[in-house]
Amino acid sequence: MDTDEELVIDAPHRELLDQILDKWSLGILNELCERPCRFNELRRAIPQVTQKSLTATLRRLERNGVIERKVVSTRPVAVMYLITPLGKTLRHPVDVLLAWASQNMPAVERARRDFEARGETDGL
Amino acid sequence: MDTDEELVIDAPHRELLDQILDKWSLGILNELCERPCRFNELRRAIPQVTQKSLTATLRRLERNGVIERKVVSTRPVAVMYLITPLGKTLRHPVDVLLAWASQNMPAVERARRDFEARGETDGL
DNA sequence: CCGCATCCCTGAGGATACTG
DNA sequence: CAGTATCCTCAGGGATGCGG
Repeated sequence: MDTDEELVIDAPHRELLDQILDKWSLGILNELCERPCRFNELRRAIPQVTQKSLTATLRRLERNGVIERKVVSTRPVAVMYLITPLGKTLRHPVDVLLAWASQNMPAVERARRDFEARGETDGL
Repeated sequence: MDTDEELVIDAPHRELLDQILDKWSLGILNELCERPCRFNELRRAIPQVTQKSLTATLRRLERNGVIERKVVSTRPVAVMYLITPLGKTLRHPVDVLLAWASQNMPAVERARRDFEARGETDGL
């Protein structure tokens, strides 16, 4: 469909970040950093996620090599998800990001209130 | 038990990161870190973005206080977008993230190939 | 217990046309 | 020049049911 496209900033990087920083990934990664988890353990740990989204996110993370999926062929099949060494290296960047968010949340909220309040003075 | 801080990912943080790390924000932020830009300058700098998405992203970034919108009431109205001090503090976290992406892209691509290759043999 | 398949709905985002 | 308004598409993700 698309031929050679002009890359804006870092198209591959953008794509990778999209896959890793999406809605549920951070929570899952965070959970798996603590301990390996089974599918339903993750569901319990992150109650808001649906089965479908959880499966999709886990697959995506596995595909990108940040988590590993281990099938244990016991009686009712058990599946373990664990963080990989590559996945562990994500902790620092994510931590820095979350630290920024924590630290600047007040400023952001102030900006948001300012923005709403200013809504009228902005003529155009 | 170790004493290191647990990453907390609550809804407000997630939402904030979603608003700031979305499809076009990084590119725009990057551009505005270099120099203040006008609307069409940004369009030219990031050719893939449509007016609608650009407008929406700029509004979102402005609302969150990371950029500022300055209207100059000259003859044909001019609008300047500039990074705020708060916006500048985003550079480091984003930089760390991009550095991670750069550094680990090869590993990720390897993992992806592994994943695809494993998909056939596994027959799942 | 794990997770794939299906239907359905919402909303982000692209294309296009039109104003101040 | 800097948007707003309208239409349309399509992927994300909730709900439910089935299969290994």
